[in-house]
Amino acid sequence: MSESQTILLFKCLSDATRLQLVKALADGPKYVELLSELLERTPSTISFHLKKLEEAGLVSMHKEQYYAVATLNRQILDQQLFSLICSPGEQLDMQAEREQQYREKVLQNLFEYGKLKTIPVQRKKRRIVLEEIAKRFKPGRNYAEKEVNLIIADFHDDFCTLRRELIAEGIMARENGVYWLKG
Amino acid sequence: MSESQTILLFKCLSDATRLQLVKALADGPKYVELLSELLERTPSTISFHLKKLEEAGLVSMHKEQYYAVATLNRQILDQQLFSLICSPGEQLDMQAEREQQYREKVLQNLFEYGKLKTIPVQRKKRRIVLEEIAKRFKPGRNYAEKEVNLIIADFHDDFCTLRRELIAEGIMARENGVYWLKG
DNA sequence: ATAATATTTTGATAACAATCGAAGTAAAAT
DNA sequence: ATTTTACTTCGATTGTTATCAAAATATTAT
Repeated sequence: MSESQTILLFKCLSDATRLQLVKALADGPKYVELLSELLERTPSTISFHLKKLEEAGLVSMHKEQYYAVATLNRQILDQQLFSLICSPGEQLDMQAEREQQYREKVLQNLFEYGKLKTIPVQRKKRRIVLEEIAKRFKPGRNYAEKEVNLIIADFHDDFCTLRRELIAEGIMARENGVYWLKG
Repeated sequence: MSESQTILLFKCLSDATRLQLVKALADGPKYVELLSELLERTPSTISFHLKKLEEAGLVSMHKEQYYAVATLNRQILDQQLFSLICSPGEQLDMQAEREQQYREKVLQNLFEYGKLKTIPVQRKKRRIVLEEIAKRFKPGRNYAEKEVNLIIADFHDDFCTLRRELIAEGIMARENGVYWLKG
């Protein structure tokens, strides 16, 4: 179901009068004037709302003698709500993609000519930066502190802060002055 | 669930931005600024919508460092939509009561001093009138046409039309000039 | 303590929606 | 053919909502 359709459906159900209409029609098909009496609204108002419900596919109208008879499409209502509950994460790929775009945007803003302009305070951004820096280290290999400093200094003068943060964030680990990539 | 709660829930889901928020949060908790970037809305707008979602019980907020982190309450969403689908006709008594009120209103309008002012053209109203008249006949008893006319004439001069309509509507039956109440 | 950052609140604006009454349309009864 | 009846469309009104920018608050960093 498309997003606009979903919104249409919920819009229909988010109005007191239309909800009353749905309830009244759950009991059986009814024509406009009767609904008008039951809900204490003018026929024009009822007509207005029935049109909306019809657009959302919740009721269908047909003529019978004089009357414009409205019938509730119960199966469609159930089906649509149900599909919403049971919908798998169709959107997750899109989501991941946008997350990736966001990371790249952050990196573009913070790096210039391969140098880190400032160390971001915002944790999420800092994390992204640190993960970027971590790419310079090979998994499984050990590094002396001097090596680590040298690599990090490529990005920013304050290699001490960055080195500390790499540990704090759990991206790297240290023991007896030896560093390695974690994970 | 009360009607106002239902409407609150649907109102929340009937806005594009809030629907996007729900989708984004389905992937995992997120904080305001990140959502702001993902949905391309200002933080204040995001904050505004998150508050509404929280009021409807769809998300819960908590503080984490700077951040106001929003978490989707999936079980509540599912549960509420599900209860709507599976709701039995709790409203049916109310409905029946209002239908009764409507009948009485119609009868009050059409009868005066026990006489029927006019025979309504509107089928539903005519039906109501005919059922009222039918109360004068005892179930199981047979009536000659003259008896029938006499009883009906109490209500209106045009007993022919009314008698014919009683048959046409299936309220009474006739065979060989003998009438009786059906049903 | 001061500055930086994240969030919320407020005020303004513009778009939208519900309602009614009146005018218009269509179908059926007379 | 005319009238009655049911319904729809239109115009106006009123209330609601989404949005942003700016100001106010709160939390963390320096």
